[in-house]
Order: sequence, then structure tokens, then C-alpha cells
Amino acid sequence: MDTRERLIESTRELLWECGYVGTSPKAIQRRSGAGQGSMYHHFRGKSDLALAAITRSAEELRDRAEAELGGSGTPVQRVAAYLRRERAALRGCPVGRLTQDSDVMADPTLRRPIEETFAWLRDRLAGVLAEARAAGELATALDPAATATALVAVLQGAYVLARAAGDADVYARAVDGALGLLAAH
Amino acid sequence: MDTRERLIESTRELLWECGYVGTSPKAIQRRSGAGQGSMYHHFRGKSDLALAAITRSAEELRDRAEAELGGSGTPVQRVAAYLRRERAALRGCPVGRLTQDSDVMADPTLRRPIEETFAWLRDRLAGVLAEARAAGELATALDPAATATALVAVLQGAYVLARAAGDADVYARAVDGALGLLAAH
DNA sequence: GTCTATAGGACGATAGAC
DNA sequence: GTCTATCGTCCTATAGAC
Repeated sequence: MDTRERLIESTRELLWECGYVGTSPKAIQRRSGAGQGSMYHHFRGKSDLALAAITRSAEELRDRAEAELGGSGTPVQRVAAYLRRERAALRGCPVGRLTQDSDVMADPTLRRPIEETFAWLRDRLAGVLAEARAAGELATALDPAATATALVAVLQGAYVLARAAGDADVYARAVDGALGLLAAH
Repeated sequence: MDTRERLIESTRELLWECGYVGTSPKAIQRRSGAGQGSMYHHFRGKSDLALAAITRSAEELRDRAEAELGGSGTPVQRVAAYLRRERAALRGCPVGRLTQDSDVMADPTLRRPIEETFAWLRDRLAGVLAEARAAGELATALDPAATATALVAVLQGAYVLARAAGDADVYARAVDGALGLLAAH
């Protein structure tokens, strides 16, 4: 892994752990093993580096979601597989976390990949739920778009509750609750 | 409103907008109109002031939730009233937001009010759902505790999605989806 | 109770040698 | 491409006058 790559990966980790405000160029240099000059040679500054890191994290989230939502099984099975997939509950969502960072949200460039990722995810999940409804797996009374938004919200909120409780099991419990609600429809 | 009070209220606003790392004593002084010496006279430092602010925000969240969950109507009506209550969707949850702040979560003193608040909320909501089930308003197959956790997660996640989209309607849509799932049970 | 002065360090970035 | 030196600013906190 070359220097540029190490800088991006270190920034991804730090943004995940500390957020944008809490991540300093010095900390990035320390973790990546790159020097001051090296960092500013490869990137224009903190926000430029953050953009590269955020873009990659967003792509990764989409790829992983697509692996399950576009996988095999009935529509409801694929939704369940996506919801149940193991996640680092206590670390939080590397993309959703940035949503709470006003410096990120105030910058249209940094914000775009986050906005696009969740728009895509809600829409993709709504599509699978529409499939489920068409196949008779899901009540016709349920609106796919609203249901999809609620399910994505459960995942994002589950991170919050797990961190608040200091207990990863809370994440699983929220998912159980969501699947329970989905089950009888 | 005296100086001490203005300091606490200003800190509450800033923690809400900028998080703990993003909130500086200087910014608190600017917003409250209190001087340097004044702030350090009333509080030992940043974390001491943050504790007062967080404790108050946590109490407020509990009081507001209790107003609806312990209000009038059938259990399911009370849950719906709680979920549908108007919130500042784009500002995020003043308590849940702090969950993403590693400095806050690393400090047991600052963390306790957050942990207790969500533990109480999940439990309180589970109680109302148990009432609903006993009254035949809700399917016996649904576990009150898991369902309550999922519903609280929907609210917390709805803030994330609304901020990501830059659109408060997304919050309402997540709530609609959750109530839709709850309806047919 | 509130003020100003000051501390020692970290922040984000730039300059210029090698 | 990477290094060290340096900049000006802000950070959190303390000291001591009023």
C-alpha cells in the first residue's frame, strides 16, 4: 500500500472514530506514517483528503448493501439478510456518523456522497419491498418507500442506541423488532 | 435569566449544533455573553458545563416523552402521538447526537445521563406496547421490548436520514413507515 | 462575580531544502 | 516525494486585579 493509499485509509478510520471536527491532519499523519509534506503533496488539505475517504466509505456501503439486496432468495429473505448482516454496532456507521458533523454537512462537496448514498439505499430497498409486495410476501397496504425509509432508519438508529447502552446486543434487538413488525405482513 | 443559566442554555444549543468536540469555551462565552472569568467561576471547565447541559437536555427529553406516552388515549394512540410529535428533524436529537461523540462516550460521567435516558425511553415504550398487547391492540407475537427498541431506533435514524437528505419530510416518512408496520398487527 | 492577561499546546497550512 | 521549519490562530485553563 503506497503513501497516498495509507493516507486515505487512515483518514477513513479516523473519520469513523472521531468525526471530521475531531480528526486533525497531525493525527492522520501519525496513523498513516506519512509526514507533513507528504500529506500536503498528495492532497490539498484536510477537506480534500476527507472527500477521498468519504467517497470510498460511501462506495463500500453501497457495494455491501447491493451484495445482499441483489443476492439470492425471496425479496423478504434478501431484506432480512441485509438487516441481519453483522455490523460493528458500537463503532457506528462510517457514513451515517458524518451526518451529525455540521462542518461536513455545511460543505456541499463533502455532503454529496453521503446524500447520494442514503438516497440510493432507500430507493434500492424500496424496490426490493415492491418486489415482495408483488410476490404476495408483503401486505399491499404497506408503502414500499415509507417502509424502506423506516427500515434504513432502524439500522442508523440502532447504532445510536447500541452506543448509548454500550452494548452491541441492543443493535440486534432493534433489528429483531423491525423484522418482527415486517413478518406478519 | 442569570449568568449561570445563560451559560447552561448556550452550551445546550452549541452541543446540539456542533457536538462536544466542536464546542469551545470561547464560543460558549460569546453566545452567553459571559466573560472568561465568569464561566470559570460558575463551572470547573468545559466538561463540567457540558454535564449540566447534557443532564438538562436528557431530563427534557424524558419529560416530553412522558407527556405523550403517559397521556390519554389507547396505548397504540399514545405511541402514535409520541412518534408523530413534531421535532426539529434537521437539527437532530440533542441527546442522541452526543452518542456519536467519542469524547463524551469515553467519559463515564458525561455518558451516564445519555445511557439512562435511552434505557428509560426503551423501557417506557415497551411498557406501553405491553399494555397495547394486553388490550388486544397489538399482535401477541410481537415482543414489546424488541419492538420498542426498533421504534426508538426509527426516530433516531430518521434524524440521520433527514439530515443526509437535507429534507425534514424524510423524517416524517420514516415515522409513517414505522406506523404502517405497526398498524396491521 | 466579573474582568484582563497570559500560559503551553494543538490546529491547519505554507515555504523551501533535499 | 518527503523532510523540517515556521506561521498565525485557536484551544482549554489558570492567575490575579478589581
